[in-house]
Amino acid sequence: MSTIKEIAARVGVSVATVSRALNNYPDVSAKTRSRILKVAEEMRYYPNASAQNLVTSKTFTVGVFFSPADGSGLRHPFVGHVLTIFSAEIGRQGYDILWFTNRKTPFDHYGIIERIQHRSVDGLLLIGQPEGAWEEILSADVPVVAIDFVISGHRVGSVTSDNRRAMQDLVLTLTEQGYRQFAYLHGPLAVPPAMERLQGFYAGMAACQMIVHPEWVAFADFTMADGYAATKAIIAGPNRPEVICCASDMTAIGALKAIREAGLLVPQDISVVGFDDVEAAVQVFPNLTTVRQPKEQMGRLAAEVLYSMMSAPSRDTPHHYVLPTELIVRQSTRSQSAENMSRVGPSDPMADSPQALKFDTI
Amino acid sequence: MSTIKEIAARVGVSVATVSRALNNYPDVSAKTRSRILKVAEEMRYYPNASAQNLVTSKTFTVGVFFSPADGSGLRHPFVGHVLTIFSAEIGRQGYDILWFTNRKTPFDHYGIIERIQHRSVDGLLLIGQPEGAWEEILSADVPVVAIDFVISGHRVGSVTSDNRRAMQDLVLTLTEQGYRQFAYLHGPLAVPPAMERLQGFYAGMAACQMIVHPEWVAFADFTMADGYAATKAIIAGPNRPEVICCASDMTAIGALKAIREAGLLVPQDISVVGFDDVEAAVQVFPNLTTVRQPKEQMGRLAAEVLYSMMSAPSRDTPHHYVLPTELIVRQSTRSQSAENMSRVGPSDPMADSPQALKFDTI
DNA sequence: CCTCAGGCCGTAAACGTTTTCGGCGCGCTG
DNA sequence: CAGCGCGCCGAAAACGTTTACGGCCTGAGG
Repeated sequence: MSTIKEIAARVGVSVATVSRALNNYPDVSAKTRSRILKVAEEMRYYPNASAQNLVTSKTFTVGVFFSPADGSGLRHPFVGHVLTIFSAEIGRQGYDILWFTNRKTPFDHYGIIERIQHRSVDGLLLIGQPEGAWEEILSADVPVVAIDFVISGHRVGSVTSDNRRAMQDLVLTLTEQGYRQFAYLHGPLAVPPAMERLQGFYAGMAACQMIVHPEWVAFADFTMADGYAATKAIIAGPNRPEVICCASDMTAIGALKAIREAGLLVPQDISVVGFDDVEAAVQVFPNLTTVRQPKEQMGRLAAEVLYSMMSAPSRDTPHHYVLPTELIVRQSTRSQSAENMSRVGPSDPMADSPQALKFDTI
Repeated sequence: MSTIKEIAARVGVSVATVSRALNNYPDVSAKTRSRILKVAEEMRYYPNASAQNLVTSKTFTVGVFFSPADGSGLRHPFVGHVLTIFSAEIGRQGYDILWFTNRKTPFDHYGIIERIQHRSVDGLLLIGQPEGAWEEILSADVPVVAIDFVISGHRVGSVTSDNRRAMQDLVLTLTEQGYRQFAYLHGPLAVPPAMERLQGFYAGMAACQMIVHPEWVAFADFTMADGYAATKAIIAGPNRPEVICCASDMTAIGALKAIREAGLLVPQDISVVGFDDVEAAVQVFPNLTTVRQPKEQMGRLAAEVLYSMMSAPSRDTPHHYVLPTELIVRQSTRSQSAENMSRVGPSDPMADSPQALKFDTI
């Protein structure tokens, strides 16, 4: 409410001096500085961010978009978790976060880059976005950090899990444990991690020289309801997979329900493994075997690389982190021993299925 | 990047005319307007929000704070859900959302109202905040809407569930069904809905002339882990409640796990009821009986009242909605029939417990 | 032909800062 | 005593808009 001008008038100095005092410039005497600070304090002065931005072209604001989709947006626990970490980390550098609401209505004539420029954010966070067309964002010429997928360009960093590798290793491990019949529930393929995990799945299957049954790889949004529906369809078929791998813990939790309702047991009849290791993974029954993403680390690193780009605007050394994951085996998967795997033999009941996919066909 | 001045120079008019054309003012001829619009288009012009804000003192931004606590912040599904709705609704009015990061560090010397004024948001959304001291926010003199708790003041609206009533009705209903031994897991009492629900619980117990066993009312943050720990402690005791009422579905899901691990069955041995009706309620086993909050409606209404306050700044008729809830009975609670309630008799094993609470002692 | 209304547009102030440039006055050195 | 440096501060421009005010010009009515 009160301005720098009012302070100046009251102290009897010029606005320039007030500004200098407030910003800890050296060339103002100790006594006038203290007088100014006292008056500013008692007038409850706070600078106007818009005015500051206008002249310094710095907003101390980083923008973020969310997908409106339930499975990929704010409502997914993974997103909420790393976002919380990111917020705390970037907050301690003095930044706030501008959440660009999605405009579905023809209210505004602005596109996405226009809105970025309009608000003149100092940086941009990309997370959980299936919207595609993110390349156009690079034309906005603002530092960008992407979580969970990598885009390259000028002043663009990223931090992701090694999704492909994680999934590939998972099927190797599972194969070693005797699993042969795999189902896979992938997420929306427009979102990069979903695609990478699917590719990892195919790669793993190929490496083990195993056959992918196309009717067992199905789409399920990163959502419990979708996971439920998809596995319900799968286990209604003539044959059943031994394990259902899911691209998200949410999907896996839905799968658990479908299996349970069918009167089957996890992991005795069907195993389930998820992805992310969300908080709920240890709460459901049976506890989810899952591949853990380092969520805290991802949030922290993202804040770090974005901050470094924002504070050193000209330097062009973006960082790209791809972090290792960790397989957390819990109860939804059978243990190492193979004695109760007797049903699985070398004779694959669907081995000659003509639709069988190899990895390179994808 | 390009400014109004450049457009003016290129078209050969003054900046005032450009501004008028861009803002659809009537007093500019059709031909100059179309010329201006065309040039603006091809120069990829977008106005600078800071400059606009400086002169109009309107930012088209609503601020929101989140609790850093896991149970009450962004990571709670309830918060994420209504926030998503709110965002979409307020977004269609042209607003974006400024997420004030919490500064735990001594980085900035600004308090909370200072930061609000600094950013000069047009409105404020309060949700899931246990931070107390929200009264001071009213001194910021900005329209405020609170979700899930009611604060009163000038230009302050609110939308909440009828928490007290909901919980009271719940124990009445449960009592009618034969339940006698109640446990209650309240949330952090600093957050209003937790307190209201607790009061409703006591009121219901009092109305039914039932005894509250103090060792069965325990604190649990709105989190699964806390619900697990709290019920684990409760069922380890010498006696066991028949039903555990939880102030949140998260807590209830944790309770489910603790009961399961103790080798007990839900609802045969112990019933569980939650609050919120989050997405996971129908995914866990057994499906949660819970009292549903009208999340979509809450998000929509909050956006509505905030928008009306922001667009009619002077009018002083804040709206306070308190919405009815709905009891959704599913599997975690026994059905109407009382034949299997034989264990519950008029003789209360703890009836003479000296620590027994009445409602008015709280 | 004169006047007046009204459509269209330009000038300039204003919003609240930051920052450059320069100036005053003091003390020190030669 | 002259000159110089330096600490401290003010004047003013600049950032990109909006908007009040006033002026010109055209056309219509008397």
